[in-house]
Amino acid sequence: MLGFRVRRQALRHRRAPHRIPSNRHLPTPSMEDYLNDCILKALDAMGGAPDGFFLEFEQPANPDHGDLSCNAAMQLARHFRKSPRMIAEDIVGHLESLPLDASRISAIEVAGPGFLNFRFADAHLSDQLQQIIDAGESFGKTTTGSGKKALVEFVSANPTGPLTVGHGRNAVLGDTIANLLEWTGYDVDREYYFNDAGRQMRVLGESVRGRYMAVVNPDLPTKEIGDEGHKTVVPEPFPEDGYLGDYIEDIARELSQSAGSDLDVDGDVDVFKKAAEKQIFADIEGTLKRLGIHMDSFFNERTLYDSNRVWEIIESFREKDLAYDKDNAVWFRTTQFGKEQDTVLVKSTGEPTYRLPDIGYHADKLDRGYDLCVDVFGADHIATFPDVLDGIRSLGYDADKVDVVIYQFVTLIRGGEPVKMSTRKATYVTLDELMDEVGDDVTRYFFLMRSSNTHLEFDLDLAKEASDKNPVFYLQYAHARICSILRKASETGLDVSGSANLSLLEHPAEQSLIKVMMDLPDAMDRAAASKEPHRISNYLRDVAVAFTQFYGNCRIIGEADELAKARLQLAGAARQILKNGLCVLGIGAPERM
RNA sequence: GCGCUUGUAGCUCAGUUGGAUAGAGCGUUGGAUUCCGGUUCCAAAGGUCGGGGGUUCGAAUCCUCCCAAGCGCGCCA
Repeated sequence: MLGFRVRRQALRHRRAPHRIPSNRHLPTPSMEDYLNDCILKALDAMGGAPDGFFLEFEQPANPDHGDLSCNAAMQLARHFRKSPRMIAEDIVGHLESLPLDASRISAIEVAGPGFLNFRFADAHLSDQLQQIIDAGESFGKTTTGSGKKALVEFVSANPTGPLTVGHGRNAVLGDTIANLLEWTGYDVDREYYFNDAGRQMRVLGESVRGRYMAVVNPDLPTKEIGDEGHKTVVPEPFPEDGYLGDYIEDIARELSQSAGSDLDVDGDVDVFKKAAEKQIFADIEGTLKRLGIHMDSFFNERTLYDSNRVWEIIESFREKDLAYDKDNAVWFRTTQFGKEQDTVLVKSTGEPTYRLPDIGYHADKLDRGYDLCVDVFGADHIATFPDVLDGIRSLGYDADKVDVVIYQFVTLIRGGEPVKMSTRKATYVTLDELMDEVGDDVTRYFFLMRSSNTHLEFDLDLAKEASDKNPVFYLQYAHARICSILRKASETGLDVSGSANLSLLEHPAEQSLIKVMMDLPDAMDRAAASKEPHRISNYLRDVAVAFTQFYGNCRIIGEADELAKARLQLAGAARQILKNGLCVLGIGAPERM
């Protein structure tokens, strides 16, 4: 049954690509592959499994159930017309007569309704630990995305003001997803998409001009705008729906210093718009840099018009009868894709809505040869991005290459109460202010600790607390503590770097620590495949917990030399795991705190 | 009204893509410990997984119908 194995691989590839064993970079075949082969041999001896059947393995949540578990007997109950437990016993019988490699598997049990539970041999654990140590800072990297190019588009805030807390979640999510893709082998680019030509930007220019006029002429009359209960005094020429943030005034003041007081305030607002854009972008880039984020490219929506791309798309839609004229506008037949209404692509003014350039932009990305395009959007885009996907699909592109990550909004909590924020009233909290208050690492971590599609409650009081109630502190502290142990050990004359007899690590706390550490590559693959960075922060907490338990149970300095050296290696490996994980999250791994 | 998302312990949230007795942190209660780095460890209590029905060996997870919350439903982006 040689073809069986091949078919299984193909099936797994199609149905669950993220479950492909990720540790192919390791020299020996993974435990899963090994057991897979063995069980298939056993099943062949029992008469063979049905077509299309493939084995599934999982790590039991309960350690009493062993290290790896297989549910084949239950799935094959109907096929063999026997009870799952009997099938399981048969498989075990055949496995024992193979026999299994005792240096890898120490025990097999049949448990519960018919699970096959495998327990790893100690030698396997020390072998794994050695591999972690050898791989060092590249442990956790996988080859899942090797040879593929990915583009992560995120932030993409139009340059109308400083980044806010909401943008922060977007920025940190996008950057970390990009990191995850890099760790899993992709060649990744980070891109920022913006539009500096629309109405928003015109209002921005007018807002700056209004402030500028007041700066150069202090006697300019003023007026009040805003909602009842939240009036703001602004210069007379200030637009009714203008931007009220203080930064507008700063830009106006700088403009008056650099360009003098004679700028033409009656003509085009372009001068003011340009000045604002330049300064705001500088501000945004500064904020991103502080978060450790570097964009590879900034994509201006305007280039899609310059290249005529958007009009070509309209023509292509017309040919397919997906676009038509009505009321002087061009409509997209979104009802064809299950929407309630058609949507406008080009307004009666001749100006496209954002949807059209968005389709063009995604087509452009795919033209650039990316195998995967990740978009990070706020929840307010939730209903609109399907139109874009339908659009590019209609143009003949593979929309499955586009993966949209939606995140829900962020609420800041201070003293147990939500902090009220409104962009319009300029009462929002900027990302810089948030980082000033709680620190850069904490900011990144808090944005990453929860699944992106649930509301995030950002507890400022907890974030500022430097105790183990604060999960970031707990992780960084574990790392710093290991560094301290390593320093101290080398002071007392222990050989920190040399090799050690790792088979001395027999304590349960040592073994469970090794088992958790072995999971890093798999955790990376899962987090990358699902675009869920919070899996890594949860994983790291498990590592830190396992380390703390080891630390509480096993002494290092003061033990017999050989054991001390082995434990030092283990501690050093745990430090490396924490460091690699924190690196993916973009958070510092301090050696001292 | 329609669409998407969410609903799990007192609170904030995980839950390995359908697995075994549903987990963690905080909070509460009780106990041990004071050591390589600020303490840490152990235990207890706490749950109709929003509710009903269905699918199967097996459901927090998939399907369906209700209930509730958030977001969106513009020739704004």
